[in-house]
Amino acid sequence: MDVVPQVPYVDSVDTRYLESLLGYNARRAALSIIEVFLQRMAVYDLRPVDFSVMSLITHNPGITSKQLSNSLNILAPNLVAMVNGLEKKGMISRRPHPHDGRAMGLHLTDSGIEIMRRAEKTASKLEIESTPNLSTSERKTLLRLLQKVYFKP
Amino acid sequence: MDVVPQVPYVDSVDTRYLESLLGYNARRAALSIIEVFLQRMAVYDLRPVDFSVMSLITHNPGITSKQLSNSLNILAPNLVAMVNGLEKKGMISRRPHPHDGRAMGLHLTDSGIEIMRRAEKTASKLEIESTPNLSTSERKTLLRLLQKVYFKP
DNA sequence: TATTGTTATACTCTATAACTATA
DNA sequence: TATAGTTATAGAGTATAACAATA
Repeated sequence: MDVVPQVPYVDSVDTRYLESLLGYNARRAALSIIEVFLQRMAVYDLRPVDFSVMSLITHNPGITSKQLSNSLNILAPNLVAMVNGLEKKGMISRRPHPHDGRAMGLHLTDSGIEIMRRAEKTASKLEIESTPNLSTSERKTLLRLLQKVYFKP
Repeated sequence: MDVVPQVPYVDSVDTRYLESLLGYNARRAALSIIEVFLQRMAVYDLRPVDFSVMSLITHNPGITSKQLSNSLNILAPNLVAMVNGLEKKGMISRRPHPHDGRAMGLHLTDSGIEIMRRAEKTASKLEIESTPNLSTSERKTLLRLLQKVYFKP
């Protein structure tokens, strides 16, 4: 007969239940990719959130803080210091919005354009480096399924 | 000929580039699932991290803080308040580790067992509720691919 | 009256250094 | 000498309320 010890202890941790949960795995996977992102983007002095903001300005010249706030799920007050920082580093400039006197349009400077040209190249290479265990087809499937999770109808 | 405005502005934001990046999508998907998790687990007064800790204690009676720290990637100092809180709420108890005088083994109380029985049932139902756009087979594929991303060899 | 951008502020999360007691 | 648990503390990240200027 098996003997149950009076006070049990653990030799090797059983994580199988947590590993059956999507939320747990999604968070672990996201952190794992972001870890590589942080390392590779450090040369540009860009955190993931800075890269997201800069990338949206790159592909949407004249975008406003309000539009960034909506697109990236970042609260407006938390964007202020971020945008100020990017402006102070000479990567973006603010110009009055042509049709709305309350808003400011955000634009890349020449320096910002050059940095983002290289940073987006790094980000694309990073796709493979951060998921070396995935095949090209698995990577494509994963992207599609992740979008199905958070895209709201 | 097309006319480029002197100061461009944005009507609808183009997010296609960001949506081509795994890290961006993984983070958005994780946050989307965790949002549902927060709502459903509020009745048990458990945050995601509390649930993870409680679940590991459930399936590993006598687990130590050090083992929790390693398994969940939580730094030891940040576990102290967490474990104290769970003990104060009467969900877990600490007992001396049978083979290591420095360590304390963590165990569920009767109340903790009952709460986790219900909480894990809620967590399992939540799999489907938080990803209504996925089929059963897609959910299974997503889980497998997420694990392939963060499982280190 | 509603919205954009802003200030001030608070709360949570994460990280580091240093101590104690045991191994 | 190294490790488990702890304290204190600092820095990010995220959240709310309230205001000025403009719509």
